[in-house]
Amino acid sequence: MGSDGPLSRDRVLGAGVALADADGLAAVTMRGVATRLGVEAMSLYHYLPGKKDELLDGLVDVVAAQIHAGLAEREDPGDDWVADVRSRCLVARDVVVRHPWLPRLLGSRPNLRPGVYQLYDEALGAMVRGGCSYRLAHRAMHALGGMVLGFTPEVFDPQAGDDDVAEEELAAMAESLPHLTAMVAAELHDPADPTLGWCDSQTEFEFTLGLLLDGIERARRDGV
Amino acid sequence: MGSDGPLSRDRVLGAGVALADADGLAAVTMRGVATRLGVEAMSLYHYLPGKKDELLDGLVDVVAAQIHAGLAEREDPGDDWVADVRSRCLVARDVVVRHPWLPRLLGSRPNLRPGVYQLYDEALGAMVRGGCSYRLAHRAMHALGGMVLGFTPEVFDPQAGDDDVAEEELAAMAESLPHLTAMVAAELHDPADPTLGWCDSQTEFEFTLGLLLDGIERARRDGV
DNA sequence: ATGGTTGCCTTACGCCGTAAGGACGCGGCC
DNA sequence: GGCCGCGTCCTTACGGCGTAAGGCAACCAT
Repeated sequence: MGSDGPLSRDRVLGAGVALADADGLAAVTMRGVATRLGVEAMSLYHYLPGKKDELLDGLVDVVAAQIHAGLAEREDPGDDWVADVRSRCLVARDVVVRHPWLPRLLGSRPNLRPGVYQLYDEALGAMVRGGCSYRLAHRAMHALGGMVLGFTPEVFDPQAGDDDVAEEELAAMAESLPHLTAMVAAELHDPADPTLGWCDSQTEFEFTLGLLLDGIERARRDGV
Repeated sequence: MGSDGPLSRDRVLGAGVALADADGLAAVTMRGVATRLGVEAMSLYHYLPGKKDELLDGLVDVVAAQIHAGLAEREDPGDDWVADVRSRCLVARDVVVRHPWLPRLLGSRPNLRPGVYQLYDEALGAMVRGGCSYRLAHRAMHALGGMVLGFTPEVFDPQAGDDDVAEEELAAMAESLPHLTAMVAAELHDPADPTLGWCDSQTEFEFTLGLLLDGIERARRDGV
């Protein structure tokens, strides 16, 4: 197995991604990744002080970076926000298809990674620039994110616990995620509908369901 | 813990569902379920000869039965196919919300269960009766199924291996799943578009993406 | 009564994540 | 040069997991 060169965090994560691609997420074990690097399991802990969670988070980071790279290579969509968002979804899907374990991995992680937050923030920015209200963009994010990633994470879970850490995190996010923070602020200050929390997933669900059913019925009337 | 009465397959599955609801899917271990029943792990194998896979499949069956029960309680939607399919989705979602581990569980299983196939078949029947072509209904199934279950399984995976078993299974399914089998037949005989397999997930994806983006843009034009 | 069957348990094995600490080499410092 | 510290990797060990193999007591039909 590839045993040349010194170990490094990146080499460990690369081996993890390769292993997941080849043999599935279940094959990504400390011992398995280590073997692929010609090394013993415990050696990995030097580069992953956060233990296996950090390995899994690292896999998400690697894939998120691939999506960012794909987005950077797109041609300029001009000011057609629909084309922009569509191509964003297609780029993300291309990467997810190459790493089919990503949805399950994302669904099993307790937190979203910063790189994933950024993907959401950029897409949200594209919608808002295109004239979508924060409310509409919020619902669109749930609908589209759910389709691309295979599920819909609660982007801003109150997250329970670690209040001090959460404060700092939110402050740091406000800088790098301007649209998401603006959206949260806008939705929180707008008591328009009787949602349970600021993010009423039942309402989101029914919105997406309505979009799909309307579109299907329209397609039926237009003859397949 | 509930230690009265004799063990049974249903009691084991019930304990598994309760454990998953309470402590999450990761807590559903042979030892954990057994403990909840006041029994040792190996005792469960008497009622689950298929080992842990059969336990997990059983959890899916229990939830699918709950969805079927919810569907049976609906009031007659008449001949409005959109209302019918909408209420089907809402019933399924209600059950999934009560058992939030279901999407991840379904995504980790290699095969779909008969009870889940039936749910798809019934929804498909409602659409076809409503005038949808098989092609449109097929795409609608992907779009709606993905939203409700949190992901889109390949309903008719060639499934690789066990060819003899697959033959029998398909024959058995043809009886209980008339609409699904008809749809597969219709799509296979219709070489209308250059799909890779009979079920081109890229085309499905772009169809759903188009529906959502069209709907969102329409909502934007109509003012939030 | 007796022998098989049923229902549950005991033991044991090889996976897993990981806590604790040991071995080795390479740099700087006296 | 001699020494030390530290970075890098390994050994050992523990408890939890799924489960193979087999034991044992109760029951039922003969």
